[in-house]
Amino acid sequence: MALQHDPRQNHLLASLPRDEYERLAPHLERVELTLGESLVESGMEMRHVYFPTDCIVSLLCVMEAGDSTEIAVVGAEGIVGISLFMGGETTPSRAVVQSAGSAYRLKGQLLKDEFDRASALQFLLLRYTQALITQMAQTAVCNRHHSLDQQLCRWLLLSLDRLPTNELVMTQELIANMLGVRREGVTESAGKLQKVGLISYHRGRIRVLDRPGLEARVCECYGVVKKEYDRLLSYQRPG
Amino acid sequence: MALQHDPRQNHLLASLPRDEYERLAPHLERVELTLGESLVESGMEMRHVYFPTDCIVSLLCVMEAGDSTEIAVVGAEGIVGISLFMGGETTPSRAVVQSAGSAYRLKGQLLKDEFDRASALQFLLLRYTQALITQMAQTAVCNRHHSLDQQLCRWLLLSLDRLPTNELVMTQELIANMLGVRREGVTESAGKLQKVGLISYHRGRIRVLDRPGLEARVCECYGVVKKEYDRLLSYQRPG
DNA sequence: TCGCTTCCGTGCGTTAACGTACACAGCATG
DNA sequence: CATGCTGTGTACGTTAACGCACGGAAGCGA
Repeated sequence: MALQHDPRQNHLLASLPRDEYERLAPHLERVELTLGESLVESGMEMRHVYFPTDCIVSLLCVMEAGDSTEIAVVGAEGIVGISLFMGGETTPSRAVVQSAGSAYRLKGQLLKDEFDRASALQFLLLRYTQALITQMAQTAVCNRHHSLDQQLCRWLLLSLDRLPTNELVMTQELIANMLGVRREGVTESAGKLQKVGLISYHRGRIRVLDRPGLEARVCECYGVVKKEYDRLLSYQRPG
Repeated sequence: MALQHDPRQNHLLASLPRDEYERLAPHLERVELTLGESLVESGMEMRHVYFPTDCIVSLLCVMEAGDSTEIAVVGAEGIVGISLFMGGETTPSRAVVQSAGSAYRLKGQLLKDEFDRASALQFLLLRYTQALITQMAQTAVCNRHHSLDQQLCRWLLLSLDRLPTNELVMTQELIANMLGVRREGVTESAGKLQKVGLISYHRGRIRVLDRPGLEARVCECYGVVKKEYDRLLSYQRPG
């Protein structure tokens, strides 16, 4: 690989026309994000937006009592901090690094300026937000109607789509936090998947062995979300 | 009342500066919406956006099997059809009239043109969308963590906030569809609320008798959403 | 008045997920 | 090697919601 680290590993940045990208590029600052790190706290103003390149960030809704639910997941296809350009400045949800890796961040004001030029960036970010909305809606309906088994499959596949490898570093405890269920429930569901040979895991490392097998088990929610992302963000991996 | 029907009963339209409003006003077409009518079908392109004035519209996510869940509710504070200006044209969800009344509709292209002027309308619509996102996120977490009793309270209050009266025309069957639960479950929960004198209902008419009582029972989700709407859409009722 | 439909009440067995408790294994540290 | 922590397995009673079935009451039209 010629360029080990390139902001354009993020699909939104990669989709920008050259001139727009070059206006932003000097201000993009590479950051290493570690597992569990929080990028956005509920209700806190944020200084930056983040363009993930090879990490995954979960958007969590946290209740007073402490229990939480993941409402969406963001990888290289997206951006963390949409409320900056949507106009609210803050959100009542958290953004937590679910898989360590790097991202490029940009000062909020710079993003806003570019956004307000009615630029290609604006077009991209709005479409991305629309895709994100679909993911959130589907998460809501999935929470309601589908079994933990299916939700775990959905979660694994959504994560896998955002990773270069087939291995995720993630304890069952953390997965339970994401899905908003008990740790024991995850143990049981993951145990089933392991038993039939779809995954294997060991102390916080999950390897997906049979992706088609997962896809056969997952509920329709995964497909709906994926289809909508593909439709809205027709991203072509750079040659 | 001098003007029985005025587009500015919709808060977004009312918040526009005069010149912008007057550009749109000639193209606003008043429509009467009836209970159960569908404004947007999953995946279908829409010609218009709708600005409710005294009706309520539910955004539903419908599964293949037919079961559904409401992911957000829109009244005079909002607009139906955000995907038109967000850029996707379609959404995988439905928009169904939950309480009959009137709305003003506008051809999609006209809205888009105005939106793309980087106008006050754009600013308002984006902030509104941000509020809507919060509602969806909170719905997802509520689906996960809270009892049907609490969810029913939340639903009643969200609906009530969008109605001029304290009476809603809505069968338990329909409420169950919205919440994505069994009809019998709603019967039971509503029965409890009736027993303690918070509501009374009879064949598809629900009267809220004790609003503070509902607020005392509801989960935090209602408050989070309401607060965020107030923050993002600081609307002043016209004198 | 009869018949039909809509809407609501209720009961009962089933199930998925919950809360709790505890046991054990891997791994690091002293 | 003893200790302790983290991650996982398992078991058991509890509960909220489910699916199904039926009954009854209110309202509407013929």
